[in-house]
Amino acid sequence: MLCEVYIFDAPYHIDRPFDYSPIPDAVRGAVVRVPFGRANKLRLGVVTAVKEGDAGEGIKPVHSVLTDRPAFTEEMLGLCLFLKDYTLCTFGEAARAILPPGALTGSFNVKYSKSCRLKLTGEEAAALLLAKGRAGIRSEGQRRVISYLSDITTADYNLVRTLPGVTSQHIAALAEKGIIEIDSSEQIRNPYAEYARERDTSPINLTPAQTAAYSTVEALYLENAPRAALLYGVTGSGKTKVIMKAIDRVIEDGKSIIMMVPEIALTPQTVSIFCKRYGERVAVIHSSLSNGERLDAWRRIKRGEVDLVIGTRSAVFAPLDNLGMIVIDEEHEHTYKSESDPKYHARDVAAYRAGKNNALMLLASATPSVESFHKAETGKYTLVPLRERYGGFRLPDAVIVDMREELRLGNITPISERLLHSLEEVRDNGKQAILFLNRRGYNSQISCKECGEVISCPRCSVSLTYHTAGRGGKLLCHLCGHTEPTPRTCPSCSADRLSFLGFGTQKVEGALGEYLEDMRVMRMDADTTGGKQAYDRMTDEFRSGEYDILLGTQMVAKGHDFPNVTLVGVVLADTSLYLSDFRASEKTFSLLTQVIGRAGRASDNGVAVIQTYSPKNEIIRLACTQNYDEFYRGEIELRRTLAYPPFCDMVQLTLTAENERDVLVGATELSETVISKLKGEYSALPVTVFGPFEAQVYRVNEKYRMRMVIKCRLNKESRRFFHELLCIYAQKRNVSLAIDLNPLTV
DNA sequence: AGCACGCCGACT
DNA sequence: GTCGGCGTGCTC
Repeated sequence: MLCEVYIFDAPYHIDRPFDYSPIPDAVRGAVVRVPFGRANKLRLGVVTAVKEGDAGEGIKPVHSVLTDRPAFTEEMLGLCLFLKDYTLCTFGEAARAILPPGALTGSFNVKYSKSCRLKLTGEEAAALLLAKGRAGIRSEGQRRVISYLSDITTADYNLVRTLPGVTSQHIAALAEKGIIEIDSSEQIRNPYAEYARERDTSPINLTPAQTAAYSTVEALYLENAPRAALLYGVTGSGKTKVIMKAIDRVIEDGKSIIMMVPEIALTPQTVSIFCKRYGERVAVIHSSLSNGERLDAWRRIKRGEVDLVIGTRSAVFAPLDNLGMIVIDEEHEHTYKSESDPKYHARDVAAYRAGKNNALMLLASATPSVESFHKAETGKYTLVPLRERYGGFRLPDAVIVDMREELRLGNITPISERLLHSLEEVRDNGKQAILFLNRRGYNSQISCKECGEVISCPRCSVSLTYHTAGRGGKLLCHLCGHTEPTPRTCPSCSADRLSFLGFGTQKVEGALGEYLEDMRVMRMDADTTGGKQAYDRMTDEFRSGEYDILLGTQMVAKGHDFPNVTLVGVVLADTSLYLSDFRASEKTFSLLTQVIGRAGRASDNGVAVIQTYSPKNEIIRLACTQNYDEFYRGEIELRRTLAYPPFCDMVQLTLTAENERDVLVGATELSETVISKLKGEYSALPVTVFGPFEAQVYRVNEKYRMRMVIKCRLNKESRRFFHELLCIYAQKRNVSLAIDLNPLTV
């Protein structure tokens, strides 16, 4: 018999199963150590098959089976191989994506989340004094543990163990003497447990339209076969209620659910509603969990203590048994595509898992991605439309303001007369306003009027943004975070003629303070929200009326109910309109639609003021009336004519090097390789090749990047072509090649 | 990726 | 005469 073993840290070109002679327990899915390479260095891997065969020449035996960590289940193995195949990553990269961090390489035993506790009984207090008073009785390491714990009483085992000069022996010795107690019961940290105490299981009352949508979803679910539905629910149609009803139904059936949201921090209300409804059988997974918390959540799921997993992209891998449904809320959001290897789209992984589990994949959005809507149109997904707004919800009246005209009239501020007037109305009526501008900082560019020099980042090829933080302000790179003081004169020609161009949220904040000094403005962007707590606090403060205007970037557009908001202002609608990306229109439309929808609430007449330099732009006009159907019609025809997704696949090749000459030479070589392969072995592949050209941002973090883009149809054959390219480049020294299949920005 | 083997310059 | 430069090639 022979074991096939995948090594976890294998480079791309050798990532294949290797044969080893088995030892007991080396079964399919077992995590093993195997000798590898000339030096027989022990490496971690997983057994993917046990097969007939003799241990011939050169076959080494498996060294050991790691029994302290869970073996890979059939579904996990399948997912790894699926990811490897479909994103062209290594087995190890796939395994790392589907497991919680540290699970493969870190310690994966119970000690991981053990907690150390110091008991403060009289006896031990005396022992403590002894420890402090008489050196030599205990080792230095033990004294460190005691002094650390004496302040805080209890601490995580791993935290204590990683103190300088402290080993697990020190901790064990103290425990043996009874000075500390090691609480060996696993501490399950569930940061959302508080919600479980305020249970809200009130029945869900659906309108007739919602009932109809729900019935379609339920019927699909009951087919108990791989199914996909697109719940296309316009703003205010109550699609969350339909989703909840569906979740109730699946749970009632004894099955489990994954519900994905774009970003937990931006949807605290959604999360709290679900936690209150389903109590302790919910696990929440998101990016700001600590590794320990993540592992705890993963274990709870694995032990079958969870029916509903709510989380961001990686939640699609949650190890639920008996999966009945996977929901992807706001399915058009770009956060569902991973930017690092494996570069998977959660939608595709969800479709794979739904297929394996005979489950329903339910996509939901008010502005579906063109790809998904096209699949619904052509019958691959079942379209579940929810077009009726309920509860008196009405769309705001939208006004488009021509900013060119404002300039002509001499208004050089970022706030038009019309918007100023609307803000004053809001103030006089005691209401609230949201202002949206997709650009942070104060000025986006500083250039010299004398020599034309634009101040740019020393590490990246983008201009620095002026921020007002600190005295005199500073210049910040939005790509790598580099900062430098603001120069008084041009660093190139020393002329005293620097001009500050383009405005961001900080500048608008300043302008508001000048013209509407009696209105309280809360600015919310990446610079003012340091983490989830700050974000929650700020939205709470705004909702409770402590501020009149919420001014911010994308994050003010998402998932919040602010009942007192009657005005939404888009300070500049053009920022994403003229990107070279073929998805620019789609992005602009969905963002504007979302923002404008924020002013559409029940009782009051909402107003949306859209400022733009392109008042005739079709996309902006359609967003004002929330006319997705017409937007889609136009966009899909454009994509068809120009042969863009969903009518083809796009593949982006990125060549990176520290040395500029290497990247340029490398790009020429890459192009030659691509072309010769396409003329030779792969001449039957229909493709269009673009490039090589410099990446949009040529230099990032002191590395140079060249790109090629290939339009093709992804299938077995074309994947094999890209696989071969990666194998060639995995062996090169000065350059590295990354391949992104269907990237979200091209 | 590692880690070997393998052929050419400045050191005891 | 050797120590060591990193170029190429392999990993069950």
